[in-house]
Amino acid sequence: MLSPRPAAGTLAIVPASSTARPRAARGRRTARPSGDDREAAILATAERLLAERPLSGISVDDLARGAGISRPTFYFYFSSKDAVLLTLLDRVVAEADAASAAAFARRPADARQGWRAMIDAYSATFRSHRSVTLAAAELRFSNADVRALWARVSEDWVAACAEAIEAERRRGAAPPGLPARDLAIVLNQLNERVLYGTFSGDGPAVAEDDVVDVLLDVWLSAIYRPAGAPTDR
Amino acid sequence: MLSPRPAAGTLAIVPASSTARPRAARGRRTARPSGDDREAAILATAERLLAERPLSGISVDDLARGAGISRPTFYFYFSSKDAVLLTLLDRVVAEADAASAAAFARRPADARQGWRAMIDAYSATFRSHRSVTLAAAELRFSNADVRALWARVSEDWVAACAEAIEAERRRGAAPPGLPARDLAIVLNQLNERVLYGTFSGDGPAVAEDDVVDVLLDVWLSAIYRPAGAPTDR
DNA sequence: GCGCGGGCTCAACACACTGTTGACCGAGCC
DNA sequence: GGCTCGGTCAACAGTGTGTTGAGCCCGCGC
Repeated sequence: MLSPRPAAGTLAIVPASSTARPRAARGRRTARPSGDDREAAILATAERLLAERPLSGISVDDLARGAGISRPTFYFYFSSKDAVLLTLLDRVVAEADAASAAAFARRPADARQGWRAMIDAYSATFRSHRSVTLAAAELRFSNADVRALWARVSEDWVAACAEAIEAERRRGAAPPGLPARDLAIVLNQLNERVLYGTFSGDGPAVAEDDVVDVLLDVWLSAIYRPAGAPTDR
Repeated sequence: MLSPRPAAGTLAIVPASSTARPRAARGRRTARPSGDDREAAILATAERLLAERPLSGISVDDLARGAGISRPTFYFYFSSKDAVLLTLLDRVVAEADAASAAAFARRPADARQGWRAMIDAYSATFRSHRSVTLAAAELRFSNADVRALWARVSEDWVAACAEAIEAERRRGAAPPGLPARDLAIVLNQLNERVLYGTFSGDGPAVAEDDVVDVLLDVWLSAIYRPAGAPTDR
């Protein structure tokens, strides 16, 4: 589900993504294990360090030393510090993608339960990779690859939500209202910001135990709000 | 209601804010005008450059040259690049604060018009200082002062909104539901993220002309949603 | 068993940027 | 006239990034 290199499935981005990897087609499979091990060691080091300080406080040297190699050697495996995070993020995103799709797919009798399952899956995944999530949120501003990856998955989620909203409207369960896509966009952005706030804990934030309930409440009222309530357009 | 700094003027934070300015009490008022002029020149240069590239792409040297001074001289006026942005942000925030407070204060007959005016004021202010807004969003992650400033104003806005929601509930216009504070938090975060998306334009985003309508719709349905709609708690 | 090629490694370098030091200039004040 | 003090900058020290070039080591063909 989330092994990173099948070059297919949810995450075909990685190869194309990072700004010109040095070793385009490396083909490293020469019985010497150290190559993959070191790559994995770098990734593991990154995740470990990220848990204790923000990405900006971690240098390439830290990553290299943590993985037991020198700085130039690091550059053999990754084109930059950012590329490491991109790989990590890619895995998390693929996991969230799979989890929320699964929750979405097995729509229960009550469609509203489906929304809950989806929000829950999404939230649980990012919570369980909190450090990567927070670092990615930070890096989004300065790194075009991260931005692009995030834009792509957001687009997928928005499209799926818009679709689901329209289905609910067609079957008469939800009233007409805002364009489904606009609604889907803002609800997704809502989740993004609220979960970020809860996980990072700075500024006013919703408690971790309540966050799914609160989000769900807003989603449901935005989607199913009876036509009686004025839109004020 | 939500003016944050009774301590004179709109922007009394600046002195206290930045991490230990070198010139604690400068008292520069010696008939030589250049001092203030230069400070203003730095600020103006920053805003100009920010319009064309992100903060991370601007060096202290760029700022100094733009203001016609050398790099060390820059440090006489500001303790760092970040401090410049903090000053800029502080002004924008004070403006947003004043505008939304004003909109809130002159509550019209229809309370819902009050919400619209508030969202509109908030949105218009940040739109008219787009570059500062976007830079601040970026810097929030790496700079504790910016984070603190933002947390403070968010707290004010959240408190004011929670207050208003409770007032609506008391007078029977809005049904009971989520804790007012939680609702206020997520609605504020919603605005923050959605406006950011619209102004920055990356990822799926709501069109600039529609954004206030869309936000308002979500706010109103979350606040006024008739009790009939299930909360699912 | 030997050399040869390529995956892999690192010391050393070139560069960009940050923040600081110390000397200096000129204007007003006594 | 000397003295202080706001203001200014050349030069330095430090920390980070990404690159280069020489070289190691291991498997493989001969």
